Amino acid sequence: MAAVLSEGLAMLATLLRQVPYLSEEDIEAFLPLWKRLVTLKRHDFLIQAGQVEHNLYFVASGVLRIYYPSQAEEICVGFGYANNMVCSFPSFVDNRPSDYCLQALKKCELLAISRTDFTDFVERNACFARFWRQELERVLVGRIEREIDLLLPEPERRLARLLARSPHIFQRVPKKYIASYLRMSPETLSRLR
Amino acid sequence: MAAVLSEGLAMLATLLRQVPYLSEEDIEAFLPLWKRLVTLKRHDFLIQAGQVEHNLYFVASGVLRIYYPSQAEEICVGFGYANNMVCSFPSFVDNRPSDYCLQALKKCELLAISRTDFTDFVERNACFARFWRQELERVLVGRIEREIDLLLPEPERRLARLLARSPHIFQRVPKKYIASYLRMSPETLSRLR
DNA sequence: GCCAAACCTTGACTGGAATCAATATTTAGC
DNA sequence: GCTAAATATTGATTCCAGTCAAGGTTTGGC
Repeated sequence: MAAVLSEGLAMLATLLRQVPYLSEEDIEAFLPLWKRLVTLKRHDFLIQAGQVEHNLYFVASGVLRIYYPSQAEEICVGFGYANNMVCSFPSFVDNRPSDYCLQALKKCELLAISRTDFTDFVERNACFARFWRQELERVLVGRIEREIDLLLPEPERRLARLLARSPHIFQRVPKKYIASYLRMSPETLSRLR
Repeated sequence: MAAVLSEGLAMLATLLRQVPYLSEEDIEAFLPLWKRLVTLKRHDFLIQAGQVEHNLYFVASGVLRIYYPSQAEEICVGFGYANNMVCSFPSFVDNRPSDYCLQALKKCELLAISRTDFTDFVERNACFARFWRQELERVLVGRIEREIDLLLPEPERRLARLLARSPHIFQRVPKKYIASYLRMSPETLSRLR
């Protein structure tokens, strides 16, 4: 167990060391804040709608889906992969109940840092503030591109854009979730291939 | 002309003074960086697809639409109102040609700050770095909520969510652009009312 | 490795939004 | 305020993607 935690921390450290303006001291100060290891079995929930998201997570292994449970349907709005951070972002930022569910699609191992530990650190460390700002910019740009995908009227073009941008998804995630993510039925996605 | 510029700066200052942790000195240092006044007539472009976005804009008056010119269609992805900042964000952040057009829907007056002036200032001023980070978080949360709007299969529910969140749009923007923003035809929007 | 469950594919049918078209209304600009 | 242009509405029709249903395939878990 402790081995998994330190393995995850090593992955996170490797990622942070690629950011040129983050010093080794900063990174060493940051890593211990990731105190908790979360292990999920397939179909376990990291968070359910209605709960407040108190943590940011780093995915050490596994895949998750993020979905919006609307009436009967479940609308898939994204996925979480190894080496990425995930959380129910609006809930995490505004400290309010989540509209979203995060569910493991296979066995997952995640590191957790609490909101307070994270925001305190970012407020105090200018380099990490810059890092987080650039992460937010990167994610925001991604969301804006994604919006085009969703606005295209033809299922075919929506699929083509996803294939161009994230072909790896199709190897890792059941097609029915991808179909939902592309706002089409699984049957339509199947017929397009 | 100079009067309009200082009027715009006064609007911007009023907005910034509402952020508790921004000192008057910081604000006074920031404002002079908004050097340029841009005036647009109806249907003029602030930026066209293919151009690089070198500025961030503050809308002093008027309304703009942001759209993606895809093949024949024009897909509306957002609007810019008075007292808000706008730009072709992916282009501004990554210094690459814009995929989007920003067009005035009526006479607009905007203040402009260059990317370099803006980013230099934010890198040097920790309080403004915090402000910008929180702006990014706020905008990102908005985009995530918007994504649900787009994923809902029923035009009726998409419209209902927009009416709940931004009823003011319907007073300021031609319906045909709102229809595009809601990914439905103008006829469908008309029939829903 | 085996079994059961989950997932995917294919076909037939249906419904709802897009399109086309014509008229009415609003708005911009002189 | 007037005129032309832009926008909005309403109706008739079409067509594309959703639904339903059945069979086939893959995958997870013991």
